[in-house]
Amino acid sequence: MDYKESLNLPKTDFPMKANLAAREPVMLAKWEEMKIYHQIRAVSKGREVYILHDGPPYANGNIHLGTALNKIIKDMVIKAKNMSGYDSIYVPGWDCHGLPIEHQVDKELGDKKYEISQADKRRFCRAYAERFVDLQRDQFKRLGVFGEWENPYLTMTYDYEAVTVAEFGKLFLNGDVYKGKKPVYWCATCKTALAEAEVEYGDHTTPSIYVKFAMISDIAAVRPKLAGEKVSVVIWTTTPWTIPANLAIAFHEEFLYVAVKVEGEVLILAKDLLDYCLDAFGWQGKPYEILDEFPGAVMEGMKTRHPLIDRESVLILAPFVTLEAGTGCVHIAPGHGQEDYEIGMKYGLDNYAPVDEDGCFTKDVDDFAGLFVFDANDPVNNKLKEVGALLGLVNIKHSYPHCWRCKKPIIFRSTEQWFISMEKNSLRKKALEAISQGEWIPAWGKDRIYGMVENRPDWCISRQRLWGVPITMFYCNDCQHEFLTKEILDHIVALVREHGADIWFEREAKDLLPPGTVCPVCKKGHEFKKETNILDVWFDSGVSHAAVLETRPYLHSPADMYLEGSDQHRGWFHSSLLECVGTRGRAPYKTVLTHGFVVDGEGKKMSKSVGNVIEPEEIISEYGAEILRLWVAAEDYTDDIRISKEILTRLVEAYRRIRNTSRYILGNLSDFNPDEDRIAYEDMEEMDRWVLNRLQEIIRRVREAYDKYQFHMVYYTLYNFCTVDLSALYLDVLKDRLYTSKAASRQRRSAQTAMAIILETMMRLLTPILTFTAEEVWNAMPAYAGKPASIHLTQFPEVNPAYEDEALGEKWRSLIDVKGEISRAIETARKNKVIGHSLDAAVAIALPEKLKKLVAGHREDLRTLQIVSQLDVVDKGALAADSYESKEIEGLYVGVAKARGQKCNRCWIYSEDLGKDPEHPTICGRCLTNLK
RNA sequence: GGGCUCGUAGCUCAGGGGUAGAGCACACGCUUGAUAAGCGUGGGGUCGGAGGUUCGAAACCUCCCGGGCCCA
Repeated sequence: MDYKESLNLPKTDFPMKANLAAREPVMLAKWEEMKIYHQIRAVSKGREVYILHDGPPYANGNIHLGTALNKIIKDMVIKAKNMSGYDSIYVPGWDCHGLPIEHQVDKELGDKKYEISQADKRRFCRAYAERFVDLQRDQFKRLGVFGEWENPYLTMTYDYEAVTVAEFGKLFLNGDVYKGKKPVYWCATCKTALAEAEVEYGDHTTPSIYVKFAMISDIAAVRPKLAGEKVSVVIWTTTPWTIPANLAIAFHEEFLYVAVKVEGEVLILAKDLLDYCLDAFGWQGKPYEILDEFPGAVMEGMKTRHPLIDRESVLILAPFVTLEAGTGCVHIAPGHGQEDYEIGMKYGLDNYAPVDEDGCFTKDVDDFAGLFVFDANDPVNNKLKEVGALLGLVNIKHSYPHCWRCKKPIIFRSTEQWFISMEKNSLRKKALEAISQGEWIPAWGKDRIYGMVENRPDWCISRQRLWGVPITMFYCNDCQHEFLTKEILDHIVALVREHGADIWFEREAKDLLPPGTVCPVCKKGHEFKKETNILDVWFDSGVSHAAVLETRPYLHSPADMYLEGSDQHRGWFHSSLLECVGTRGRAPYKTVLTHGFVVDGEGKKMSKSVGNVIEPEEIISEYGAEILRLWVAAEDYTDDIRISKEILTRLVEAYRRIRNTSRYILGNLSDFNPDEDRIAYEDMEEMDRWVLNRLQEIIRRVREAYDKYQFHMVYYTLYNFCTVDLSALYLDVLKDRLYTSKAASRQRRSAQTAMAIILETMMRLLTPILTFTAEEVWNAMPAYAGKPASIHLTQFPEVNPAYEDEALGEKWRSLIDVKGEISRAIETARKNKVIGHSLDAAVAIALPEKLKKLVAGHREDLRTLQIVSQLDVVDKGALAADSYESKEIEGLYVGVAKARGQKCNRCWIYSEDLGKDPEHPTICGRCLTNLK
């Protein structure tokens, strides 16, 4: 007779196969329809508000794994905060201005770009950005990220642009902003400044020259050995035309320099480069004498004479001096090089660049005025030769920047730019204080940004571009002075709020100023020009705290958290901090959390050329967004985050385990009505109380992990609970009770009560991670009075003190340890073909003294735990000589034999009371009772 | 080249001056009631390398190698 029908086997429609790629969009549509994000906000109303302020991704291209990672981490934080009792709000944003979009639009326009107006081009840029906002929005939503997607913030909306203008004005009126000079890439052919991205490197041949600068200072005062000598410092450069702009010579503080006497004249250069230089001068074989040797540090502050111009060139120290080529004494022209400029700032040198926008020397340079700089190399060299300052010359080919448009070599040229001063109003000092006061996760983020702010130069906020927010500054045609007043600012801000920043490009200066404006500087000018530069896009996003957090009444500033990749220590964390400290005297955030970068399976960065790039789309269409979310959760994001086929395979398997365990519990709850069938804790089986105690430990650990944003701890804790405690132990052991007891028996209801609690607890704790699956399980779980329509409308479970029983936990821990040892013995018996299934076995154990009392009270529990038919406690002497001796538990011996009696045809347990009922000759007494 | 940072089993992660851990993967078994499932047992690591401090180092220090981000 087949007794299978008499068993309570699991029954469920919940599919084993997730089919996530197909099922997720259905779930998303349902959430969209029920307006899940707004329902969450509604149930959260009145709770403490938590703001994770979104750092705006750039509205260009598809999302990649890095952006997906960032959005998923944010979503987990927001969902976890919500379920931890906050009203957690998410307003996504996009960064819409800037060069990359302008470039793309130029490309799409082709030759038409030269014909259309500035205003029209800006319209194209706007449309382009809108297109990608829409695209990326869909891609982000597909990840299961909840937020105010229908009302995001865009840095190009009129109200946002108005705030950007207002914030710039605030800084200017505070005196933080000044106009200064800075070398930029300059194309003399196109007569324009170029951005980093517009520069291409290619080979270029130039003369490389060695030039003498005679000492003015009395070097003998510090190096007595050089008394009475005629001493010169030798520099090397590959851009002779910058010699007229030379203002200094840089030494390295620690390198050793020599004073070498050749033909009655003393030259100073780096010791390690001496032979190399003598060759370069064509002096092979000439006799020389080293008079002195000293570190570069001793030269600081001394002066030399410029060989061509009646001017001093001061000796300074710079860390970027190398011994790879040249003389170890570096020609410094602060107006023509980035490093030169920065070190020049440090030494208070003038930012001298006597070159006009056509690339020709100004009349400031007597001998070469009007000459195009690249045509000036030879004249400069000839002149140097004439005055006897040229020691060597050779043409060399080297990598040099070229204009992306006209392909001609470009120059560095100092031009007028707008800056935010780090010092004028102590911005640096205040920013450093704000950094110290913030919370940085991981903690080293603080050191990182601190070091950057400590050393950074003034913030150059001007760009010679079109697609952005204008620097709203006016110039008086009479006195040439720039000006901006509070009244004018308010007027402009109002115009921008109404018409967008486009208005700056559409109207003349006079139509942008309040009627009747007179120059506030000279008090008489009434004709004006407007500034043509726009703001650095980092300024745009840097004001989001003002444009978003302070303008939407349901948000607040400072934000509770900013959360971005660790590159943003120099990016958005940095610009937002400076802007906010400059205008409000504090940081725009309380906590800054950073994550690492996505790298491949070998830990290498992803790049198109290497071909190791994985797109989020590939993973979503093959495995589903849920697997991507699980990946984010499983990895420790404070470091780099690896992804590979193997990692994904492991995650898919882990997902299946969680899903299948859930499915199994659902199957066993098919006839369970929580409202009616629930068993009181006191009436529950001891093992069920044990698992509830264990569950409380899990809740505690998981919630602590969420509080620390350690999602991988959440994941591992729950996953291990799922496999180790549930699947391999609790659920396996439970089978006999669930299947063979009477359906409505206390014993079975007890197990079902525990399982229902476990499943709901696990799913709630997993909701921020497995956003889709938790909901799917939730829908399949037995209904009860007051069950919310979505798991996302619930809170995390609290640790329930009524379920905690530490003593019980310890007792069962010991029993489980014993089980582990018995299993080893059973395995040996299985190998020896004594048994197959564990229920075939009868186990006899001899115990150490300390376990005797415990096992005596739980002999049947231990048999159940072991899933064997018989378990007897005996004296060691009663066991066979070759019985298993435990190494883990001293004094524990295990004997395994074939179980006594016959196998019950229903419960499969061997016993000696089969056949009591002639109608059921093949089943045991217990089953007989349960059948009736 | 500089600043910050990471390196524990094939993979993902714990641990943290006192006998190297988990899960998965792998191997070998079991399994008519979770079956494109479930269970058991087992093998596997000079904790990136080399020095040093210490009675004792995977952990603390120094250097080196490799990776990442940001600068130059």
